[in-house]
Amino acid sequence: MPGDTDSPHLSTRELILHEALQCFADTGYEGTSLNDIAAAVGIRRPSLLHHFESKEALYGEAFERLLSDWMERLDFAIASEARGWEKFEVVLSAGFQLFEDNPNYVRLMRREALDGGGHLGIDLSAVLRPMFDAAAEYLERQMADGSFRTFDARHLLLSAYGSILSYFSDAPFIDGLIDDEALSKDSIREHKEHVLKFFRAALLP
Amino acid sequence: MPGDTDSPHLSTRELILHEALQCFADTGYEGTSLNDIAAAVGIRRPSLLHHFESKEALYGEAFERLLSDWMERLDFAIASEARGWEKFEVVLSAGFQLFEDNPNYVRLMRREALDGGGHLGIDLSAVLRPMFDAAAEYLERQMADGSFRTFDARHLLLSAYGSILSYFSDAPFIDGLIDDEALSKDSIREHKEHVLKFFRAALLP
DNA sequence: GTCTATACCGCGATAGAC
DNA sequence: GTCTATCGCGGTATAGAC
Repeated sequence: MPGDTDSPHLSTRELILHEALQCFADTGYEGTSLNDIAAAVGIRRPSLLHHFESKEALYGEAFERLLSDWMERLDFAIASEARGWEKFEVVLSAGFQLFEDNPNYVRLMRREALDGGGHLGIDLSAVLRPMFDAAAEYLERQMADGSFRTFDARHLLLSAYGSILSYFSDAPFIDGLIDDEALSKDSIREHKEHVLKFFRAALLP
Repeated sequence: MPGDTDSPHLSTRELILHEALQCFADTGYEGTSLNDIAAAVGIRRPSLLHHFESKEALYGEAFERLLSDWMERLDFAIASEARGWEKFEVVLSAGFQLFEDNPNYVRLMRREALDGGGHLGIDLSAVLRPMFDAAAEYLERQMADGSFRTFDARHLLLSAYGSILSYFSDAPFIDGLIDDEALSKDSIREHKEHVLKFFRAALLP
């Protein structure tokens, strides 16, 4: 009798993945014990290991899910028919929406970047590099034809990456700096509008 | 016979603090064992615990040192006699210099922000808030008198915080995105010049 | 101040009953 | 598929010799 007190008919495996993402994002790989995850699901540690071979395997699968969600949504935004500044806006907005919907993704990603990819079998940079290159080339085209002011496209992307991800990943810290909850709908909208306005002012001649 | 194979005459206590900063930055609080730190110093774990009451106490002291270094250097930059854009440049440059000199600081700070201050007795946001407020008010004055374009000063500061810190904290990940080592002198200079140029383009009318 | 030895706990993982 | 019981390891911390 699986304890389905939760949303209608998610498999135990699915529940485990969901809680694992939460725990790993909250306290990191080393800071999370299989007991924590099992308790959140409502089962015991050995039952959890019936569904996943090891802690590392569970972490890997949770991260894979994050990555595929991520790339799917960014691919969709990148395929948008918008052009010039509007396209930039569409992609940034998609990023904000993705992170607003899944703040845990951001924190997990950040921890992985900090740890240097040690827990993962895959090379995160290598997976994301094609999108990074495509974005840089897009920016460089806009700069070359005079639609955007000229900057170092790759460092510009790294700045945008930092501005957006930090806001979500460091939310508990930022809560104490502004007089509002960083992850409230209003605060997120404010930060998004600021970033868009700021990039627009810098990029558009 | 204290094993002073290292720089001339640092006390064992000092050596421990130094290595602790390195380890905590590399692998986080949970990911670091007292054995790791003791081994790096060249002593055994019980000897380490002779100098510090507990792991938490050691972490707290390492972090306190980070904070005081940090605030001392930023205070100095903030006291600069430069005005307007030049002052902004001086403060940002001081930040870059501080992080270039101590990349471990950034990673420790990031981890602490991610973990929500759990391991620390102090409230990090509360400590930094006065400087944050002062910076925001400075920006607002520049905007009010027309020296800077108008933006949300607090979100602007959060963006700058993210752009700069992320570059250092996620260096291993960024290494894989650009064709250079992120923490090389040249790459850091490039990123700094980009950030300054970008902020200048957005802020100056 | 540093060491060896040890107490004690929580971890990931496995075996086997139900 | 879930459980109890258990193993082996590594963690923090302490006691006591040198």
